[in-house]
Amino acid sequence: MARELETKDAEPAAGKRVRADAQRNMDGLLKAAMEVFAVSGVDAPVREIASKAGVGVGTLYRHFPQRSDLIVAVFRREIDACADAAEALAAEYPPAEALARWMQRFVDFISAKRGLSSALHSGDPAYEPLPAYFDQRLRPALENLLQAAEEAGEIRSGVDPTDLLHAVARLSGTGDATGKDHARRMVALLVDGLRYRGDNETAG
Amino acid sequence: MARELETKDAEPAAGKRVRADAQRNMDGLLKAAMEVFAVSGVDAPVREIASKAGVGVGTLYRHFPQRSDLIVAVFRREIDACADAAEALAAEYPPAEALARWMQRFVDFISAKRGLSSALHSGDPAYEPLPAYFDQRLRPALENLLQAAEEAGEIRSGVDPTDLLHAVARLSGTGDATGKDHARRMVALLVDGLRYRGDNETAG
DNA sequence: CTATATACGGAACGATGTTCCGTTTATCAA
DNA sequence: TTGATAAACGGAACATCGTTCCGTATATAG
Repeated sequence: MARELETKDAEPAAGKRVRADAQRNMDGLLKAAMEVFAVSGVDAPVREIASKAGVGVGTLYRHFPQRSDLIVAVFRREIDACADAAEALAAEYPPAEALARWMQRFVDFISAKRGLSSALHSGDPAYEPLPAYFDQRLRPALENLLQAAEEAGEIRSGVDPTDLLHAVARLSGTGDATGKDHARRMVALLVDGLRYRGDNETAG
Repeated sequence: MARELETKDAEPAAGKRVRADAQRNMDGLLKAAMEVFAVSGVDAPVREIASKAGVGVGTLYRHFPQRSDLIVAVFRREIDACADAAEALAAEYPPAEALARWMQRFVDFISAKRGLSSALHSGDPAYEPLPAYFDQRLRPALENLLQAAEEAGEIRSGVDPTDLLHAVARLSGTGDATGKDHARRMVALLVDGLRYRGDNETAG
């Protein structure tokens, strides 16, 4: 899998020829970042990543001018996989259950990447492309699930997918070990809220 | 109101006599911090607060060794007010509605303090006393509301107040201007989730 | 093999949190 | 009133971090 990452992940070849050392360093940075992110979260010091990759910080900034560029590059495959999971679940389960399951799938992903949630909502311009990519890949996936469940009459209508995506991402931002379970419970509650239809309906 | 803060807020007099300049600087720091927090959020630079108060950073650290000590001191009155609001709402509305309204009250509070939400969940040891004070004041308030609504059969049982408190705080962490509305919607959804009782109940 | 565009590395800068200690001063007792 | 002294003050100093910049090294084309 690391093999594939080295050869295919970074720019299949965009017009100009890429210098071999540049490609090598790029791959090394991705690999190092993946490892560092896994143990220290996405807020890990830049120098740590650069040194683990055996390059200077200048090289890191050359390839990833924005911190979020590195994050997106590292997690792109997983984000895409999460988006793709929506279709699979929709094919296998009734609409509302597919929705509920995908939500948990999303929780699993975000919970596993410490600091990703805060980064997503920090508002820091350095992280701008990050929400953008989430919106591009994940929002349509959720939108389809929502629409199907709405049309089946299993959940209320008028729910904004972006709203939900942000909410779940926020709930999944974790620190301690029990954070993931907490997030799962609260997201499940949110889904039940979508299903609720009472006289005193609070939201909608 | 600033008057009251100066005379009553900071340690009514604990055993030893407090030097007048110390008390004065303490009050000045609280006032400065309140203003700075309001415009720059709770992550504002320490130096900014110290200089606005006309003291050195050493003085700030002497009075508030942990950053969260300053935050708690500044917001203590508002936190207490939020906790007290629970009783008032419980007396005026049916259990579940009192619960829903208090949740929104809590959203208003957290949304107004930029960065407070992240600080609460950062896991940073420097912020440790902050969740502690929230737990001490707000959790019992919510616990009462939940219990009343449970006993009235208006919501499901078995919901952990701490879970909910954390969840709402997370949802209320905002950056942009529309953040508060988003939080209100999502929290309302969460409350509806508490009310939902279906065959496919997801959480509980 | 040489020229040159490209990439590299890390020193340097500015911002920040935190500590430390020489200096100042409020308080109290004589 | 006046000195002694414990307490508090202030800000320099240190460590860490993100980010920029530019002299140096080198991969590649011809």
